[in-house]
Amino acid sequence: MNDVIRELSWRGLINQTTDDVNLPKLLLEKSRTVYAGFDPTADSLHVGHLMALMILRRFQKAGHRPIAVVGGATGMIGDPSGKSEERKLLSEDSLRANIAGMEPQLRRFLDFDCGPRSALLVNNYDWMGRFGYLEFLRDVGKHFPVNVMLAKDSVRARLERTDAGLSYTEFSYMLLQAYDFVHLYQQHDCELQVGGSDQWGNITAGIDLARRLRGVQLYGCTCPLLTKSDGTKMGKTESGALWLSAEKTSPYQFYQYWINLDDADVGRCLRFFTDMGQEEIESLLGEHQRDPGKRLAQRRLAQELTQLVHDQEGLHTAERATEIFFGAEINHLNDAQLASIFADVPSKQLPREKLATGLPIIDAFVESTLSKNKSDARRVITQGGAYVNNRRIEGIDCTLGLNDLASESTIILRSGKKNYALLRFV
RNA sequence: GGGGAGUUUCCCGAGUGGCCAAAGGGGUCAGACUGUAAAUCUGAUGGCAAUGCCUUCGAAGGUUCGAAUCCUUCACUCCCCA
Repeated sequence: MNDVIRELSWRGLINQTTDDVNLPKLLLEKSRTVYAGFDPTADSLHVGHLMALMILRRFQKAGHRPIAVVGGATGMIGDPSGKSEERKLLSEDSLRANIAGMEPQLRRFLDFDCGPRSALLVNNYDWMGRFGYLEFLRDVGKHFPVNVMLAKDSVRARLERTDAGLSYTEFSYMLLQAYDFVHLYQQHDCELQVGGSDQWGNITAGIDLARRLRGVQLYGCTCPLLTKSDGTKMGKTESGALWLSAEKTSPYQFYQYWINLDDADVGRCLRFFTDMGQEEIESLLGEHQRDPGKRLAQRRLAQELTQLVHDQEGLHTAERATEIFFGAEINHLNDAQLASIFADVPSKQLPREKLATGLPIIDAFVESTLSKNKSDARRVITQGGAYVNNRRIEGIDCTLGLNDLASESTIILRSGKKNYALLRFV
């Protein structure tokens, strides 16, 4: 049994535990069961879920059994913790679709087939869905003193606001999550719940309920919230969240997010999100310090995480794309390779004759929508910001022909440093 | 209801008869620098068959060789007095 608490703590993954003395002992004694909840608010997990996922993963590696709970029931209610206003309710259909999207992603982080420590994936709708209202009030609600509930941070914060209310529905949320813990204890002997620091109130509610209902002592452990050194939320891009699904955030974009991470955040992220050991991380950071321009730490972080989330193949695609986006001329590629590398890039189909008869470079830029009109295209080209297959264009009179194709049917246009577009000739 | 101020290009804002496709700033785009950051510097920024032509200064008419600029009407915005 590895000392998982010690590992989590040097990695900075522990914000607080409900019992700093007994919890580590318990976890060293024998294999225990631990759970974390995931709200199905979208059809994919995002970077915000990574912390909890990695914690479960480390528990499993240390010899414990992780349970991932998707909140099919709780998701219907909406957790008020950390939310400044009442949440919109999700329909049952979209919840189902969301859960279906999250499942395969969870499987990437946890091992579901390794004997007694195999991870479990459960949906709390399976036990909450059938619960009758009266039954719930009598069996569960009875054990919640309202004054205690009112004292919870998540509730108080909302009540103090004058511009946002808190509905009875959301107020009841913590009862559901508390009951989850009790249920998992009964069914799976689960004794520990982990979550973000904003989950403290919900976790302790579950522990209290278990004591009252079953007379047992359960445990909780929270991790810090994931923020960047500049105070902004980690995993937020201009275009929204950084998703774990390749459809919502391409492996390239995912990889690039980590490559571009601030020096100040990279050490923490290496500890949080990679399986690298303490010494290895220290020496990598030392090396990074000597030549920060090389971005050694960011590069390693991006590699580790992209591989974990998108597999070896996704990492390859991302790295190849990076090479091309920041590198040399493009040629000798085939359509399939280009399609995966330039998955995020707008493309346009044109008849092949256009190219065969010679396509003026200005028209090509307008067609690709890189330039909104011919004057714009002319401007970019004369200023030296226009590239075909990453080769700079000299002169506005240039004409594209069949031998400018980078692959069977595609020409890659670029305006400036990072605006790409594809023209496909079919 | 009476009086006053205003409406300019992506945004703010200058422009009171020709030198106005319209100052300046912001934004945006491009270039240089750089660590794929920030900052900085430089250039560009209505359209086109481009040393020219066409369209644009709230809308429509008018005066004039010539109008963002002067006149008339209309629309909208703001301020003051009732």
